[in-house]
Amino acid sequence: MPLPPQSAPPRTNRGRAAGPENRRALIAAAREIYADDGPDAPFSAVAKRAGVGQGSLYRHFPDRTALAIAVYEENLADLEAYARAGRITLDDLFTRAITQAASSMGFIALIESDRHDPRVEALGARFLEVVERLLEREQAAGRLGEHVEPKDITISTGMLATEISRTDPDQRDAVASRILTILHNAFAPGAGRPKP
Amino acid sequence: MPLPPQSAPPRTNRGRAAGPENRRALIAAAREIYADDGPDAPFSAVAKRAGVGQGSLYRHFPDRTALAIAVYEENLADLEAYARAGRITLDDLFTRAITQAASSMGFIALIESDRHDPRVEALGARFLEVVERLLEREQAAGRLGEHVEPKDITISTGMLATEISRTDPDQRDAVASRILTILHNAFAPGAGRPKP
Amino acid sequence: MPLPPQSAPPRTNRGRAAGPENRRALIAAAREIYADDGPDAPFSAVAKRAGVGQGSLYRHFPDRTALAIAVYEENLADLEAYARAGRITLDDLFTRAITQAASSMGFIALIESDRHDPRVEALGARFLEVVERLLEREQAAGRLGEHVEPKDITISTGMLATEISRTDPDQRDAVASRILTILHNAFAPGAGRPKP
Amino acid sequence: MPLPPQSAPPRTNRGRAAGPENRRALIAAAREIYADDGPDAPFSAVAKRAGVGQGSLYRHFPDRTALAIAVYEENLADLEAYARAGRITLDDLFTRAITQAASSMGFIALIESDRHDPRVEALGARFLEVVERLLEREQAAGRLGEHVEPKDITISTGMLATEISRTDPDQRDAVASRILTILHNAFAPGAGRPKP
DNA sequence: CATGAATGAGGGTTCATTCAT
DNA sequence: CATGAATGAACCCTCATTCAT
Repeated sequence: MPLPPQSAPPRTNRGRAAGPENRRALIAAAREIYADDGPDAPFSAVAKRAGVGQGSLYRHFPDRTALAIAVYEENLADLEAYARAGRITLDDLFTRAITQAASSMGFIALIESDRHDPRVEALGARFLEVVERLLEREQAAGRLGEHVEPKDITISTGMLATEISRTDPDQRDAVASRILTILHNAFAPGAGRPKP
Repeated sequence: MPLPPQSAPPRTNRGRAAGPENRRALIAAAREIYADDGPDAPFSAVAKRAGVGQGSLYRHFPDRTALAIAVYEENLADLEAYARAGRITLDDLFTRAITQAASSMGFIALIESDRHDPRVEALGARFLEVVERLLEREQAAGRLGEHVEPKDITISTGMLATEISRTDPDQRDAVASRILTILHNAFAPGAGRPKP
Repeated sequence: MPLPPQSAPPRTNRGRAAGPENRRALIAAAREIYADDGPDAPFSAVAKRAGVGQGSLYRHFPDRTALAIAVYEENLADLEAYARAGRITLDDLFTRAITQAASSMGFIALIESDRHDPRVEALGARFLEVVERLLEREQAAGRLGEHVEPKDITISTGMLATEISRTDPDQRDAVASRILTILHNAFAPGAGRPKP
Repeated sequence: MPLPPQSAPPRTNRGRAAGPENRRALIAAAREIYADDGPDAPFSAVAKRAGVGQGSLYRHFPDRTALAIAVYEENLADLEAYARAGRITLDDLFTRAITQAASSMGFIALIESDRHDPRVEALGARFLEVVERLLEREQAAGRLGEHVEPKDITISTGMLATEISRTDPDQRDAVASRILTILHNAFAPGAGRPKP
């Protein structure tokens, strides 16, 4: 058993209490990293940005998907709270997709590559739930066409977020408004056509 | 274990004439690789699949973008020829986006990250040209709403291709048909609404 | 994803009395770990298997060698007790080496890399003591050749344990029996030859 | 596609001709490394010792087993040549195991952990072949007992090499001579006993 | 002009060890 | 005295890029 080399004393150990703090810092760092560098940024960059050791990153999030899920879960919880609190509209949903595109909806891409992960499926189901309720209410009120189905909304939201997150920041507003118009037109009452 | 070859002569060096042949082989290999393994596949895998040395890959395509451009250029030339040959419809365009999503439209994503590259801009301009003519003709014939602008089409095409290329193969048809319906409804004559 | 526990209280702190209990649990865990995963298993796995904190592992056993020594010490104490209790034969010794090969004699390898550690030397001396008495008695009874020396036995025991611990479980019996035959033949009365 | 950082120009590229040379250097380095640091030395240490890039190490030997096999293969080829050239005795075999224990027979351990690898099995078969011929000849000449089987020899050789490679260099001669005596006695004509 | 081996930096992951609670 | 999270160095491996032949 060769003695392990012990070069430098470890840096500060903030102790056990740093756990939850680190977890939050990692999620926040992930938002920044993925917004700045995209979903292919090095996983270790998240630890560096959070000011946390590599090991702690892996303790909290054993793989990329776990971290992506944690970030998206926060977005989703926020969305659910908002939906419970009042009348959420399709525009609310899309607006969130746009503003959060930069920071976290880009994670959709990551998540979609792990589509069969049960944790991912659970998040998908929760999002679908929100969409279904929204759709029922808006259709009942005549603000959305009867031809619209939940899957239309979830796919559109994903496409919207993806397109925005890949668009130059100084063109995001213009592109967002264009896509919103397209979707409004497609989902408006009376816009339904027989599928091809 | 058989003795390792001490100094096998270099494989066939097909000489100067192999240049264009290699170029074509590399582009074809790129289509396969990106269809099979996605846009993050190792660049060097293209050379291997093409049966060509690494050096030749770099000689022909100094970076990933150069190769992506070459692939997309072929798609575009084909589209232009088709457009010149007859009445190209919006559905023709979308159908191509769908069928080529797997092999090459995923390159859109790659290309969009190099949006300011002049070669990329030139391709974008050529694509826009095709779309503008298509739009004029179809609007004149009353098959597309007057509210539709070329940028709507180019963005939609990109979103469609992206979404399809990231969708599970066995759900591609269903998703494609759903997106097509959305876009039809959005672009149909009379679907126009004031922008938000 | 359920909300992560923000600050779960530390698990039961069983207080001062848990010291000896933890020590025993760690030694038992070490046997299991090394039997299941081999001597290169992570040191920290022992703590986990014992259901004990990392800190306690290091408090009781500051390094791998300390733990290996503790495990082997138990084996040895058991052997000494057995030897005191009655007529221990060479086959008893070998049988123990075989059955304990899996769980602890593999530690011989670990210990041998720290051969100059005084604790290791002390264990070696105790083992040698047992062997010497055994040898005297068996030679006096004519069951072992006069040419056999204690070192022959200690080396053979180590080789036997090592070979068994590295053999596929389903071939251990066959290999063990073969090695036992070799050693019997070598140590039998009358088997002595001049050394080369 | 973020541009890859290009910090420093790569060191000398000795070109394609360095291939076979590197392969030999790696095998030689492996002998040294495993003799000095044991079979658990970092794989990358071999590349460093050989003065070769990590990538070249992996090109030539995709995993540890491949390298171990290459080293052992050289030993084995040498042994086969020696056996073909004249009368190889059991002592020749054991002497080789002892002198090569330090540099490469320790690989037996590594190889035995991959026992089901077909490349490993092929080497085992070749070694067995040498042993079988040796045994036939020596038994016919009355220099080895009829009770000895090839498996006895292969196991003994492995145990001998392992024990020597783990013994302190300044005690190797003594231990080797002791083990040789044991094996001589066990394999001598007339040493056979019924198995237990 | 093609070839394909060499190179080494970079990212992923593990794990020995420390230390606040 | 126990706990278990934090830490970061080390190792593994891949792959973009270069360059002698």
